[in-house]
Amino acid sequence: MSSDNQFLRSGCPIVNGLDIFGDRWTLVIIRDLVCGKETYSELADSPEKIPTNRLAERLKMLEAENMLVKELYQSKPKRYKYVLTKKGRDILPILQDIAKWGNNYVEGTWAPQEWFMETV
Amino acid sequence: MSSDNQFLRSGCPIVNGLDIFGDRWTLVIIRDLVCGKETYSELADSPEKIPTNRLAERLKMLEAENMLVKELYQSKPKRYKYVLTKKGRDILPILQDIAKWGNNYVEGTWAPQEWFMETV
DNA sequence: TCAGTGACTTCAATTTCGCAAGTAATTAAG
DNA sequence: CTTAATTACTTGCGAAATTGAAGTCACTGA
Repeated sequence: MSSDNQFLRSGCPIVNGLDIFGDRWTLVIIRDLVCGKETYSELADSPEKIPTNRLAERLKMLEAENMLVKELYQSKPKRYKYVLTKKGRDILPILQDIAKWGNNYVEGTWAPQEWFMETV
Repeated sequence: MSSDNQFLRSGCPIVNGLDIFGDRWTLVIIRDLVCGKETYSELADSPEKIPTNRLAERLKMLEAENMLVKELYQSKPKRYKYVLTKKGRDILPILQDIAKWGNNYVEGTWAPQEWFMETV
């Protein structure tokens, strides 16, 4: 009986969340998808200017984690849009709380659009 | 007039939150402080086994960001405990939401103690 | 005097990251 | 028919960050 652990670091739900989206770019991508962006180039166009290799890599990871699905919206040439699943959309409350914290404690940060913070 | 930006990446409150605590270890440290840990060795003892150089560096950063203060609790030898400020304690809702997401979507994760999830 | 403890620091070996440039498929323009 | 543009990536490389292990320093207690 091997003591192989199904978890990377521990069974803590916080740690396991962070091991999926707790990096420099993943929540930025999800923010943009929640806000209506759909294509690769729309996502690449954020004010934060994510490097394209990082964007491609994170999108693959999010797809592998079933946080989003790729949907063909044009066949010649093949073009896909990225659509959040419920698992991905359920990140929204986390984004809202981070945005609230950021607005409270980091001076000069933008106020998100009203609909984004709704029900918080 | 230089166009020097006060922000690392953008004025987005989410991005600016992440630029403080959106790394592999910071929220794990805050989790443990919220849960009652106070000293360096208590923090180093987590199941995730944070490398000690990382722990020291993140504690210095959190102090510089006024997320916590170092309090002397013994003078020979000098020993400090780490205490969250309001700015640091206000991370709790974010931790609660991540924990909820983790429990919902990562199979086998621990259920946090009841008090931790209170009022969520 | 000497092992032990708490709180770090230092260092070498990866790993990850960001930037720039390149590629592939296809459409549009001349 | 040839060339330029567009979208969506991929490749390569140096720089920066992370890890794990070991070392340091100030005491304390036996």
